[in-house]
Amino acid sequence: MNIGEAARGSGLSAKMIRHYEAEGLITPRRLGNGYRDYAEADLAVLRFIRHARALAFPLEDVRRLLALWRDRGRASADVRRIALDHVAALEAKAEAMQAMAHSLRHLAKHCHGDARPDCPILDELEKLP
Amino acid sequence: MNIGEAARGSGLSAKMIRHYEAEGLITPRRLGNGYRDYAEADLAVLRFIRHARALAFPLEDVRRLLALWRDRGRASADVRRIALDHVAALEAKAEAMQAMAHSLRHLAKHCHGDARPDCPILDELEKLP
DNA sequence: ATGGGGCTTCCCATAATGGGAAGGTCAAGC
DNA sequence: GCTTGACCTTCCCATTATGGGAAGCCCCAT
Repeated sequence: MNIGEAARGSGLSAKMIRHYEAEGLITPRRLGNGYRDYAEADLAVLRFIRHARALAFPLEDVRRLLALWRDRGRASADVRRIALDHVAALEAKAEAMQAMAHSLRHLAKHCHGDARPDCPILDELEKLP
Repeated sequence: MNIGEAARGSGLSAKMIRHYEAEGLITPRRLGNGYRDYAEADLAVLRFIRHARALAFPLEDVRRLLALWRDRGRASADVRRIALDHVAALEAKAEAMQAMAHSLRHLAKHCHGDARPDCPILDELEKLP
């Protein structure tokens, strides 16, 4: 299966499949003409990567998760730790963003939002410290 | 005031101050020796940028907010729209992240997290579609 | 054999930030 | 006057994940 089929079969772009290969996440066979050749097992790896990326795991985590996935003797505790660390990172970022959103919404609520120039949003950005 | 003082006075790094200049957000005077020379008004601009960045406004938004800030004839509605669009973007991202965090937390809850290999997290990543 | 579509590699761009090198400048102390 | 250390300048590179695009090779169908 060449890279175009692998892309359609995995839901990833050919561009990203090559990138994941450059990052060492997958190493397809090469045909005599230089074309990449993907087996069904490779397709499963690509889908795994897509699912992991859909959950926003950084590639470094994906690399470790793939290693554990392939390791029949893995401890589920290792997988769990990676996942929970990632959850903590996600929640921290999400909360930071929502805090910013709340502040701004509050400021915007007190902004007339008309043709007049005075605006508490700008007042806040202008503040001293 | 040279860039080091401006950095200490604004809470930004000298590196970023130069970057904001390259992006056209601020253009300090230059001394004969090539050194940048910041006036008090420049310092206010730098602080404005820091506050806006602390609320995660992208530099493009900061550029527009700065223009409005300087424009005595601005309409507060313009400021408000920029802010509320940004709030919407922040909330969308935050919600997406929290949805991922929730999924993963749910999966992790059903993972033994011990020495055994079976793990619903990997099962999920391995799933077909 | 020719054309179209697919494949290859390589370079570039994104957004915001930092690290670091090579070299010029200034001020203090001797 | 000279050295030293702190500061300044520009330029290049790296980060993360993704995509755009060029130049050139390959394969298959007409």
